[in-house]
Amino acid sequence: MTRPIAISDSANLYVSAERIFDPTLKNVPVIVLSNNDGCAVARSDEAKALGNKMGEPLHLIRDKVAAHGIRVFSSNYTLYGDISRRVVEVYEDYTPNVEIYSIDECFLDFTGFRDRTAHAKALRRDVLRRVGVPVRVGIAPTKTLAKCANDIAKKNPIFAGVFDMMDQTLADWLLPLVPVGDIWGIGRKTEAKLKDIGIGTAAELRAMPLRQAQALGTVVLERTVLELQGEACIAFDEVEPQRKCMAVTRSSGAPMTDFDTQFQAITAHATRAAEKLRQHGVAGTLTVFYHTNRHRPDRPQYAGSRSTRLTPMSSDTFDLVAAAKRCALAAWPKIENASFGFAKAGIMLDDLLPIADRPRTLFDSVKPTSPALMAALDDVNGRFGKKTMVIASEGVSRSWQLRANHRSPRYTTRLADLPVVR
DNA sequence: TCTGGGGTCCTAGGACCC
DNA sequence: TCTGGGGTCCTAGGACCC
Repeated sequence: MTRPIAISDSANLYVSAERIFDPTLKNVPVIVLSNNDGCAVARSDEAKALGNKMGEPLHLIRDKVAAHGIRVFSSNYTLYGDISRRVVEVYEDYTPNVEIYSIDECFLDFTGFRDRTAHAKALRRDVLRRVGVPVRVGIAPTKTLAKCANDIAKKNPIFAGVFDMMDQTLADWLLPLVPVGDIWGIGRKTEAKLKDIGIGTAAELRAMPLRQAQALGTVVLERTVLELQGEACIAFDEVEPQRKCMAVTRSSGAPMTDFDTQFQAITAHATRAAEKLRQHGVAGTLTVFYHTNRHRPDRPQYAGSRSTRLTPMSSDTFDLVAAAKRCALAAWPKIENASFGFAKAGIMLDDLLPIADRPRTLFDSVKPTSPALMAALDDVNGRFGKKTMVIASEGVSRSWQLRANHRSPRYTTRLADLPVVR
């Protein structure tokens, strides 16, 4: 028996979140930028209609922004994360099983609802009323088909944001109209390979022999074919699986040329990584990397990267920063008289485990004060604001800090950012 | 000249996703 | 001048073992 799976996604979430608190943004073109104000990562429908592309660098569209009065925002992840959490809360009132897939998408178990479309429409209305974000819902027997249904709901206003494709004849009718590259799991490379052998639509991919699919695109493509046929291969995961790795990486606002500045950024990234890590467990491997601006091949290029084991496994900020320093020093260029402008640096953590599962070493040297110290650190920074207390090697100049020239207030998470009504 | 067979584990890199 | 960040899964190939 096939279970109906719904996927609900928030329309242009970052833009929708900005619009909740600023009504002047309604019906006008809005784009939200990536970190460092680099590229457009979210666009309102009006901005899409003006031809603004996902990932387009801001500096290439300045004229268009000025000509059309496009409203531009730096990304405000604190706000978007909080809005996303509120949307999920509404979903949880509409089904007992919610799988959070990304910041703007959730799979919802729709098993047992008699009128799925009516249920989804009620959910839509409720999210809009309680949070203020428009969502679209696709329903089908597998996740891949649900993503297709969601896409159909998104592109055809006639369906009013909800499309139920549980009915096989509906799928037979619509899949010939879906370009193969629009299918979840088919990226640019696979799309090209499929087109080479004459497969251009979802219906044609659905009819592909399994062995051929496996040969052309590994078991991943084989699963996609089965999913299109209505056989669920990608499980519904209500419980969040244990994280395997984690990264904190940033471009810098200005090129970093000396080790101290570079290490200030790395200290900040390692500190943030440790904070995040403490929500998930401990890490076994830490990697530091940094590289010059790859968009400027005319300048000297250098990319350095080093990894180290964390023994014992740890989530202690001091352990991570110390390990990061060893790696950062080891990766530093040993070239005489060369000067590099580093544009990006990052920390990656691998081999994550829940704290209870960490292997104990014979001479387990976990500092007995560490958990209390880290709890105090998190508490201070939670109560008095991020970076109230930092490690000294993070420095105070912050010349490497990223640009965010168009940031909106953290309306829902910072009292000080609430608009004052006079 | 002749030089086994089969298994596991790890890692780097590719592809994809949002 | 100015080009994001953070994940997962799979495979091939090398190292190593018996």
